[in-house]
Amino acid sequence: MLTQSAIRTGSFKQPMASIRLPAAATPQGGTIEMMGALMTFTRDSEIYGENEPADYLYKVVSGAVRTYKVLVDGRRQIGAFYLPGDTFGLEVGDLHTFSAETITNCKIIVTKRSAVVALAERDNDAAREMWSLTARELQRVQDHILVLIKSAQERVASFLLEMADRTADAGVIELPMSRQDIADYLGLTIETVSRTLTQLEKSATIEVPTSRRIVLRNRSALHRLNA
Amino acid sequence: MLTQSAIRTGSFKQPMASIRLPAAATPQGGTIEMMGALMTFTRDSEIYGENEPADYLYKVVSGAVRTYKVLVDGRRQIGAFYLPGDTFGLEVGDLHTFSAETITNCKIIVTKRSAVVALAERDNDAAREMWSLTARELQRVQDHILVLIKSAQERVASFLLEMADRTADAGVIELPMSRQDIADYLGLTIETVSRTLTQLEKSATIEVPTSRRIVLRNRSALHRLNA
DNA sequence: CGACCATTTGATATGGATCAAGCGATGTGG
DNA sequence: CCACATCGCTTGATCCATATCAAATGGTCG
Repeated sequence: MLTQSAIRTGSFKQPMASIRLPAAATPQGGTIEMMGALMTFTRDSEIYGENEPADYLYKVVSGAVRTYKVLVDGRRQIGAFYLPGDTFGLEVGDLHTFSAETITNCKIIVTKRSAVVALAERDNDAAREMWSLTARELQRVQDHILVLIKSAQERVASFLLEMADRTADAGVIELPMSRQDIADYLGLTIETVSRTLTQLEKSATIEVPTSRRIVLRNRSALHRLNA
Repeated sequence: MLTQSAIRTGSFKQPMASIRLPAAATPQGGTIEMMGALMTFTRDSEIYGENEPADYLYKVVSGAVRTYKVLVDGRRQIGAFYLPGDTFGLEVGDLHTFSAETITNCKIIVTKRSAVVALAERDNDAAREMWSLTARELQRVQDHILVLIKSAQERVASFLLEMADRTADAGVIELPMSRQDIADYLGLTIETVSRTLTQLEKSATIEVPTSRRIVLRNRSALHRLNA
């Protein structure tokens, strides 16, 4: 059961990223990011690696991020995609369990974990926020398990609905990630992802005007597939 | 991609369970269970259902428990097995995301969640314990994802190693759960689980003296499979 | 001893992986 | 500005792992 995943994919580590400003720049949002700095990352650059100390928290301002693990045999499993507004990098232990890299150019608010933890000890809101972030993460992972036991059609349908829910521009999804990323997220090959999409297009469930843009034509059909 | 899972399986809800004693009965262990009551459950009885309020925490004293979801199409996914010493039922939200039922007759310490939360607000140890339980849970789920993208051989090998690590009686595993349970945990069919086990037996990696007892003969071979 | 249920084993079907080629968009150098 | 190389994606042909269907075996409990 070898996938071509990481073999075909390139991960490019380049020092990148410039600090911008001590960000009270973004007005609304939780207390956590208040203490952070806005950083810029170029696409495909590593944010942190698996097993590195988890000293920072990250909140996506713009762009998209993937977390992943590469298994010994070269397969890559993507754990999650993070989009604007999403926070990632909060670990329950002291080390990152996944690696993280940008999919596109990104602006990300980076906050020292120690500062957040310290704040949480005094401030109930911050503590609640950390708890809720962990909750969301656990929920996401549990849902992911349910996706991984389904058929290819169901997995792709789940993925499309998930992306639609999160970006929600009236049924038009702009995908920041490649087919390979989607495949590694869903535990499929790019060929299967591609074929499934054309299949859905032929059944008038979606339209694929360009490979990175998908229009949902029949959401209920997707939900039905989603089983 | 229909599995026979829940169709073949019976879930029996019977009111069951008798309260035993306000348990300081078990001396060692975290602060949490100190406040609990020891309850007895017969095998295959429901402890709680999906979407029910998560008002209690549970710690297995003896026996084994499974948590699961039944999908709309009847497939059942087992989320985890809990063995003596394991705590379950701690949710990040207010509702249980899985159902829980006993696999065998069980003794379980049941603790009111509100009491635990209240304690955690005053006592750092209790708070740390809750956090660590959540951490372990997240870790478990993430590992499970990695298992589900592997081949049947790899999944079964992972499962055996996991069980060996947790019960650890010198390479002899006593399985409390049926093949169907294992299949639904690993996202396989009972036939595939069974065939894989006989395959491992033929390659002298394991012995299967009875269907519920498995002897590890060659752990490193399993680790190699585990990829 | 006989019925029942769990497990194993066998035969076949099939969904998705693999191998391979074609296609379209994007970018680069001449 | 165009020709060509490159890269990501799609499409096609074939293969294989696992599901499905079916039957045999074995262990348990009345």
